[in-house]
Amino acid sequence: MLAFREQISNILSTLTGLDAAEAASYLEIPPEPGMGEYSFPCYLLARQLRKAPQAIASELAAKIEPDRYLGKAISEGPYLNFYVDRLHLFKQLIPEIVRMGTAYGKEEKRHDETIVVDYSAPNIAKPFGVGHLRSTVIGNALCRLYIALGYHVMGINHLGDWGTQFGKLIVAYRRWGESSKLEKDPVHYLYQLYVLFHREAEKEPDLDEEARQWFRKLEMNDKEAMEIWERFRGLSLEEFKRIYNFLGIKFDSFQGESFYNHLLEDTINLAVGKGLARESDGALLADLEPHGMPPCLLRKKDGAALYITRDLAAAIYRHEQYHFQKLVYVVGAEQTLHFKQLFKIIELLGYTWSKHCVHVPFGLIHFKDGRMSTREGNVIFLEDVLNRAIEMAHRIIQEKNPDLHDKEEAARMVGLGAVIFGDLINDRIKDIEFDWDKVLDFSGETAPYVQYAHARICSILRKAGQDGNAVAPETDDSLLLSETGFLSDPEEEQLLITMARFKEQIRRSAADYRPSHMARYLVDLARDFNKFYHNCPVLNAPESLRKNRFLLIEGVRIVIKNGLDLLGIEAPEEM
RNA sequence: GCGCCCGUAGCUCAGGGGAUAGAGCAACGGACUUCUAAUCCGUUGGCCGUAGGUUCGAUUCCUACCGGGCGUGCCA
Repeated sequence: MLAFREQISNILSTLTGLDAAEAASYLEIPPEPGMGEYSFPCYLLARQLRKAPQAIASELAAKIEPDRYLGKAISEGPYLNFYVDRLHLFKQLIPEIVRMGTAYGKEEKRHDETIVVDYSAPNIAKPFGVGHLRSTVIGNALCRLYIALGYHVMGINHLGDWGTQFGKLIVAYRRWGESSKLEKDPVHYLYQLYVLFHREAEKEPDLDEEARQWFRKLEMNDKEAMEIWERFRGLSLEEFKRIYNFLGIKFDSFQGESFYNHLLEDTINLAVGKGLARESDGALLADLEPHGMPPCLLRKKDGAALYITRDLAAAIYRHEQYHFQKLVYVVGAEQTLHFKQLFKIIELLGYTWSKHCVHVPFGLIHFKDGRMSTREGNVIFLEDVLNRAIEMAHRIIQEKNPDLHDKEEAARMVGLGAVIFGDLINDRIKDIEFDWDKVLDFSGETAPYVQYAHARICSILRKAGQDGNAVAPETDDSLLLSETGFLSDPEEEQLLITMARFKEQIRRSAADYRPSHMARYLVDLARDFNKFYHNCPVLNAPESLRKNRFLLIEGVRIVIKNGLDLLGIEAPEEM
């Protein structure tokens, strides 16, 4: 379909004198299925040609010769609508999909350009709450999309493994901690200590000062402080890795905030050397007011570096290491100003690659009655959400498909898929209200809906393989030659057209940093399949139709599977 | 106060400056002796926050206002 789009652009270019790329940018997808696959609005040329758009449309239509790929181009009012030749599309697309299989959608040639994606970044020693899900799944999806587009990707987990919270934890642990409890369930236990600390600090304000001192000791490489910190970090990281593993997410690097400690001094000196920083009240600050932003602190008056200093050091380090084409930060929208400041400072330091840095923001997850707060102990653990979703999936399978041999495996894929998909389907910038009923609802625009379509296709293909009269598509190359009775129903046509838009959706999702496009697309494709399923029998179809329908749904199966894979979701063959 | 983001059906949300603004959920009615009913079909449901502006054309872009969220020098 991308080739079709290109062909149309070229035709329009020769006919109108527009640049092909410009013509392509004007192409749109008509609102209704029966109106062609691409549309060119002729208003654009009306002024220049001093003619009514309707007239332009019909004149252009008359000049266009249909060919193998382009079925027809006809004017409909002020629009020039292009219809792809169904048979040609089918013959060209389906073999490609079936041949490529799981690789379909991936760019065949890879390029050397690297994209660094900074995502997830949970705070060590704090629980992995649902709030951390967003960065994790959006970042993971972006990584997968970039890989599909042929980029070399570095997924970095910029762990929150340094900062004043460790001072607090050390104080809490030294006062109230028990080693055995820590070993048993480190993340939950550290979380309890963290909440306890804040509760006690309300009554005893000296605790905060004590925490600051312990953090200072940590910064001075104090032996005891370092030992406790390393223990907390190691134990927590182990837990986090277990969760990532469960989610099927792999990082290329776990270099967190602490990794940049040795670079902070140089980074600050660099800023000072460039005249970017000045002293103020004992602290060091970068004055960004000339650039329309509030100033930002690079160093506290006690000498400790701040978040932005660390991010600055990290960005420079990453550029030296990876020579990235793009550096993407998948971080909450509340940090928009931080990244605007960071990128401006990078630019002011003279690094032209500052324009390759992108902040991909997303909205907050909150409760009906307020925001989640680790300090107040007001969080929902991601693992609890995942487990409950999986339990729910298991219960439904038990009820609907009691004979399924591996219910656990299917329930795992469906439950995880539902949670991930639920986060990805809407525009990331919007806040999400956490609602158990919604998380556990597996009908409508959800992963189970898409997965169900996939399982149904697998079921048909499985039965086809068992039945001597039916032929599974991958076993017979001559099938394509069957052209009689080809795509007799509108549901088949629609399914083919939607399937053909897959690659376009990959590009759009990556270009907009919005995996939601892909998620929506998969719902559309699953919906088209379900309509087809209800109207067009496959196994019991007339001989002339059956083979093409096998091929059609095999294509859909692969596209759904690969599409879900781009979102980090698995597709069970039975559910 | 200032800055950024959001505002579309009862609820949750799609909507690539263009054709009659669409889904899901909920409600109601229908379809399982037929490839898995986690499905499908139908009905009900809209001053696209308000007022201006740009444009041949604005839910979409701009401005102001209203409402909500977030941020705004020693957390991250």
